[in-house]
Amino acid sequence: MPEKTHPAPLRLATFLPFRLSVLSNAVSQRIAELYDREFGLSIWQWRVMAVTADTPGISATEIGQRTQMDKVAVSRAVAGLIEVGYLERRPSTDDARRSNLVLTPAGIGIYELIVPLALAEEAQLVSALSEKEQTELARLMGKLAKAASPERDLW
Amino acid sequence: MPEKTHPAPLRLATFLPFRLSVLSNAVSQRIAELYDREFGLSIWQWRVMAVTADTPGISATEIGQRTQMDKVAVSRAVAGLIEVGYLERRPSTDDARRSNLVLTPAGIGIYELIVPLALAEEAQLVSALSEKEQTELARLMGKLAKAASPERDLW
DNA sequence: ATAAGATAGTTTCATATGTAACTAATATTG
DNA sequence: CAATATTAGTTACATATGAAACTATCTTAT
Repeated sequence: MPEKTHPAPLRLATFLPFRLSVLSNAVSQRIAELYDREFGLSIWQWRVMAVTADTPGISATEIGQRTQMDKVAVSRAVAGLIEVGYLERRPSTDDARRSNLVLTPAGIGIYELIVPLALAEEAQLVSALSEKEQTELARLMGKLAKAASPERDLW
Repeated sequence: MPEKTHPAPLRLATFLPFRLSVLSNAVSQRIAELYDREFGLSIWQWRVMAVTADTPGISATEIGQRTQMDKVAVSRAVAGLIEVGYLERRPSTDDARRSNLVLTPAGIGIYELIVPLALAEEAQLVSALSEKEQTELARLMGKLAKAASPERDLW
């Protein structure tokens, strides 16, 4: 009598895309709540501030590349940040379509307030891992990123 | 003359929450497209099918716990799956509030079609890593998950 | 046995998000 | 130096999502 055929098993709990998604959401939610509660910022706005602090005068398109946000999301985040006075749009002299974006003094102030909190949050998270494990995790994630999206550099 | 003070640096590209988010999105998007394109299913619907296949007769609440979906998302995914005939709702005899959910034969058929594709997708992704690295990654992610969300078990 | 509270699940409503269409400006081609 | 194609960024529209309110049922405590 032939055995009943077993379909390939797939346990969600061991399926990498699922695990990644759940882990990422858990982490994101923690810090999103921090940004929002303390500063009224969305994750997207925070990302825009971070790259603008890093590269003053950056364009919306470049922000999109660095943050993996699409241009509509960038446009909205930028508009919101200008609205609350953390970001300033300066017309570009050599290309009238783009603007050079810079943090205002208020924006810099908030940014410098957030950075240590964000780093502390990250530190607490990774404190569960040894130095060596942290390095290894970063390396493995890099490999995965390349495998998942070979076309464009994720980081 | 005092040095100019340097604010703590925060490069998005090395900030774990950001990296996790980008990686997870890249991975999810690949498979979401597969489910949708080939079978017209959302990720949420797929997750519901996966746990229902694993545990026939499961309730919506249990699905939520296993998939980390909130009850509204579960409700909608279930409704959609019933609509296309992949899922069946059976009234529970002992508790009239809940239903026992089971895949229909059509649902099982689709499920068994998807599983090997999903596993192949995962396999391709992790093929960038050695066996040892895969195990290590799973272990490190487990630690992170616990650190990020100590209250409830993520997996 | 009954009132108060808890639970399962759905619906409603307000907001977030992505796609496509659009405007304005620059670059390219003949 | 037009005509055409590209690019930067915004707006409009349609869909997705989450929080809160709601219905129905079950549990608990008196």
